[in-house]
Amino acid sequence: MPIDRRPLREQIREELLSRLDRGEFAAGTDINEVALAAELGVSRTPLREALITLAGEGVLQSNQGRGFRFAPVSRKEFRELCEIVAGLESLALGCSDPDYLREIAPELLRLARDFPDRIAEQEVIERHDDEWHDLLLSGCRNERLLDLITSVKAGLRRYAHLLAGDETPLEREAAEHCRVAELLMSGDLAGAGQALHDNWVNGMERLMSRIPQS
Amino acid sequence: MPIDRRPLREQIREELLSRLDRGEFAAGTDINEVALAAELGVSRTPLREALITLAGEGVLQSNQGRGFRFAPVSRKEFRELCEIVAGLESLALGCSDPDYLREIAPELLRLARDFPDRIAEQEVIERHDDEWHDLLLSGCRNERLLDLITSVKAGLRRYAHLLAGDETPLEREAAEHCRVAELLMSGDLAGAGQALHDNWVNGMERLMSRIPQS
DNA sequence: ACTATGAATTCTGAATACAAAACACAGCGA
DNA sequence: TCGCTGTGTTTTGTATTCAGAATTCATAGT
Repeated sequence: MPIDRRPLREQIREELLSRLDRGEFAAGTDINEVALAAELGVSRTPLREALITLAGEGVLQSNQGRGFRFAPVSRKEFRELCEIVAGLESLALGCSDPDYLREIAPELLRLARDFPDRIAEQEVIERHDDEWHDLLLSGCRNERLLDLITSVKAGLRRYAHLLAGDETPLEREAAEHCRVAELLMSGDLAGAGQALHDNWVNGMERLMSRIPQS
Repeated sequence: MPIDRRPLREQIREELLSRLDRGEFAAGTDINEVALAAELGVSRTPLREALITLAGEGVLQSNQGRGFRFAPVSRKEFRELCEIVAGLESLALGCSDPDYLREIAPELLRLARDFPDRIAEQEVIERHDDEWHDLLLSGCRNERLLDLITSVKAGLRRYAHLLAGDETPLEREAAEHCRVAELLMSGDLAGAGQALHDNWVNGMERLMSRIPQS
């Protein structure tokens, strides 16, 4: 295997996002740069570079002289992010090759039907969901748009651990994914885009109550 | 006047973007950090922080061991960026308060009619256009979306100086703005969003030929 | 003449050092 | 008791230094 030749700041960014998924950082708390750098075993310089990147993605906030903090979560922001991703993903669907979409539709349908049950651990469910969306967007020819979606979704990661729990109506999620796949199979791209948008908005509504009032 | 208390990296970022608007940086050229830092009168640290921010916005590219370079321009990327902004701005319109939009519609119409003529210098035209779009989006309640639009538009700044010239059909631009304003005045929000989208796509098509073939 | 190799140079990536701002807290005075 | 002020500490923001990668250029070999 080729050794990792990416800049440290990127590895640090991913490590921080991965810890965020695991809920290791409480929202709203400030970051102590020296402590975190020591914990990660790197110097402050690449750490700060990673923090600046994350701030650009909205994961962190920065205040002059006061350093970085994890941006507080709020229902308002969660709604805003979901609306944005909903818009961007359906936009991406519109930028995709219809033939390719019809080609992958059966696989999308299969993945949607194989949705893990409520017993599965949260991480498995999330991975499966991400996989489905990644495959769905894999035909998008607008590369900048794909990058943008990835970046905006990073902001949603702060909400991931809040959403863990067995009450999530996975059947609804799976059914909506099936519907998107079926519409794609029938060639109704506009309808699929709308269904995808609705999937995001519905999911947001369902999860909204799990987010603490700002 | 209150003195500027923002971090250096932000001031540097804006200075670089402003120079980009003036066409002082050729696309595709790499950046010499020590030279640029000396020219700006700052050290490499905040300069690199600004460069990393700009790379996150797609203005720059970074390659391991090779530093930063201004991302090359291409018709493909220009189209991609315009498609994204078109989608985001019409999305933002949908997140706006319809009453507020109807309220500002007359001002939007006035601004559109006052569009500077072809004699005006490019900078004046651009500022006027930005002002119009800013006012249009000022009613958007999705703050994250507004930030995102600003960020994506930064990527478009690399194209600004390429688009300078007296051949630009300003009448078309002004007419399309008028149409958006009129639809807003009549309360047709969906129609206005569509017209705004078309405005971006049409503008893109018109300007596409001015961008050198990749 | 052309390619390949290797040393010298240049530049980036990362670590460290320094300066200044924010914070905490004790002492003082109204 | 409350608030202000000044000092000491902590932490960030910026500068500088160091190490290593990439590039350049000269030279040797085919």
